[in-house]
Amino acid sequence: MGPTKSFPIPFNPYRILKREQPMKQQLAQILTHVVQQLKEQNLIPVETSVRVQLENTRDKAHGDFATNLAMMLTKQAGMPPRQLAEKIIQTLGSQPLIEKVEIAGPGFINFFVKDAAKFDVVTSVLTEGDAFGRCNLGQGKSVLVEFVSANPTGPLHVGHGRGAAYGASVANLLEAAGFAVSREYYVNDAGRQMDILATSVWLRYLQKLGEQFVFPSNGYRGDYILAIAEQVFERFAQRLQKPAFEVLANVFPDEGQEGGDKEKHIDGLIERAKHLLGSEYYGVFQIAVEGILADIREDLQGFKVRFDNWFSERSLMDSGVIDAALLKLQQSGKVYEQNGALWFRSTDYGDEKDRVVVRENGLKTYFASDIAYHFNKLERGFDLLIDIWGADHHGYIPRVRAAMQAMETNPDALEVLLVQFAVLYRGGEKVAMSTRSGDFVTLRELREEVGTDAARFFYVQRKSEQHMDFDLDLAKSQSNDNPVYYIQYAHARICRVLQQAQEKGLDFEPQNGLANLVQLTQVHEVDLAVELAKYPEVIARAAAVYEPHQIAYYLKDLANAFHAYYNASPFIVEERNLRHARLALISAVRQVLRNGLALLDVSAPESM
RNA sequence: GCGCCCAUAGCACAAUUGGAUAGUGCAUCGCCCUUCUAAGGCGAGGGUUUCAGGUUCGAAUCCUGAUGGGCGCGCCA
Repeated sequence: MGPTKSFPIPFNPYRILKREQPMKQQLAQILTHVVQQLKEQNLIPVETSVRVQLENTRDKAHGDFATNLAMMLTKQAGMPPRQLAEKIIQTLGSQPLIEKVEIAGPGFINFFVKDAAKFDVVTSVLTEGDAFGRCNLGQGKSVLVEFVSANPTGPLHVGHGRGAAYGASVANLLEAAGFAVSREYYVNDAGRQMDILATSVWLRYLQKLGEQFVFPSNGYRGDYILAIAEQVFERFAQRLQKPAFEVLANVFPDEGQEGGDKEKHIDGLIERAKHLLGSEYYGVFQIAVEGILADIREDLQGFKVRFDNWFSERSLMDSGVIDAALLKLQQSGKVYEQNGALWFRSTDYGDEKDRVVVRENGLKTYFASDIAYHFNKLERGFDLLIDIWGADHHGYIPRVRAAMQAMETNPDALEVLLVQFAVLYRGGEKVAMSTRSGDFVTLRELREEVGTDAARFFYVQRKSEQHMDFDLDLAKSQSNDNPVYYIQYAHARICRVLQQAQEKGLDFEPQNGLANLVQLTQVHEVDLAVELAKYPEVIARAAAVYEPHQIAYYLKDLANAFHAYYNASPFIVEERNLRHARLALISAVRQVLRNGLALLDVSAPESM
């Protein structure tokens, strides 16, 4: 058993920076000032340090905002919370935007904001437009978000889909929160898996040309391999054809045969391919990698997931970055030789065991590439590195972190976010998935059947580290069970209303609407304004903890508030000022729906 | 065996990161279209937050243990 693991506290900008909606921010500042005054009044010790917590209430009976300040300071003040709350309220005095203040429960202080003040947000939304909700949490810090990074050995499947949807939304969120974001896909275009791919393609090419042999059980056997084999033929015609007996000469028997082994069999075939094809082998290899990458790119584009950079593992090797990184580890004295292999002493940093970086046969391990890759990321000057991995790779975190520590970089700069696999259900049955057996649902199939909007939304509805059941039938159904339509419908309805007003010859001027917000007095109208005001805060919080699902939930709430309003009162009314005010309000709702959906890369249709 | 993650209504999931009476959608039951899109709205029922302790003004949330599930423990990638 190794020593107790101690990981650095994850980077959490939320603790450092916080941007609140204006009114709430003001109130929080005032409360901070109140704490100072309490010190001056000797009610609490001067050295008391406290972070003022002001939260949106869940229950309207508790007003609009509430603080637990009195309860937090009860010890330092040596006074019961409710009594201290009274002192706080006295110190606070009267405030222009506040209707009333109450002490409730164990000592909460509840603030009731004047309704008129709540509609200020409509003006903010309409003037800021697409920028409404953005903040400067990140202060322009550069972040590299690496995600998907599936091996280019076949099409993406629905497991990758979740990582893609999550990563893309996290990147969007961080961008909205003021980070300078780069989106990157790490391409594992080196190593044995790629050789298996290239060899599989060549073997299919040979079969196409009439060579007779049994396809290796460990080869890649999807239809996409046939398509790539076709490309190889277009490029090389029959020049790469070799007789089957020559291809199989001295190759270890495959699984299923007497004393066979599928791993040894495929390795033997790879060796034959390299031997028989010579330098042409890399031509096949290249076509295979590019063919699959092109497919993946196209697939992700259709899924509205974009990348700024596709980083090649081979480029690391070619540019000598791996050697440089290993040298750096050696210099820090954390590398030793044993049994002919080179080991990294990751146990010094809390890993369970030391890890091989160069094998006995001289080949560098995947881990060596990964060390070099992270080294390279830091060298490119990013302030924060975010890796989004499948949860099955969690055991990998300690060693990567260890490598970063050994290279004397700041290990806090790395944030690994794990995405659990989605378990698919079809017809109430769990869908068995295995890349090997070829029995998997591809992302492309999902997109075509469900649609990109629904799929993207579905994926980010759940917390990423939460196991998730993905009901294909439900996602496929174009019914109201599908929550994405609920939100999109709200947006389309608003567009339709504004269009109708125009068709009826009833004018709408946003400026006039903003000047007449006092006309809005209905409960539904106040509710909507309050909901709108939450949006910037939701973004800041969701970005700080990398949780796009909060956006999804927020949008459902906003859409719900709108639909309720819609059913309760007409917007296109004769009375001019009221009409303008109402249309301004729903225009603001439309804007926020659009902004929020954009963060998830879900479309905001004008009609449905 | 060791390590990491998870457990909330019949089902799928939230819960402002330690706050007040634990919410939302399906599903079930009852209402609302001669109206700007019913892909909508309103209402009802449904809970010992897996269990047992602990920490404190206060726990679904933090700590310990148990139970149940997922994943990981290669000179594979």
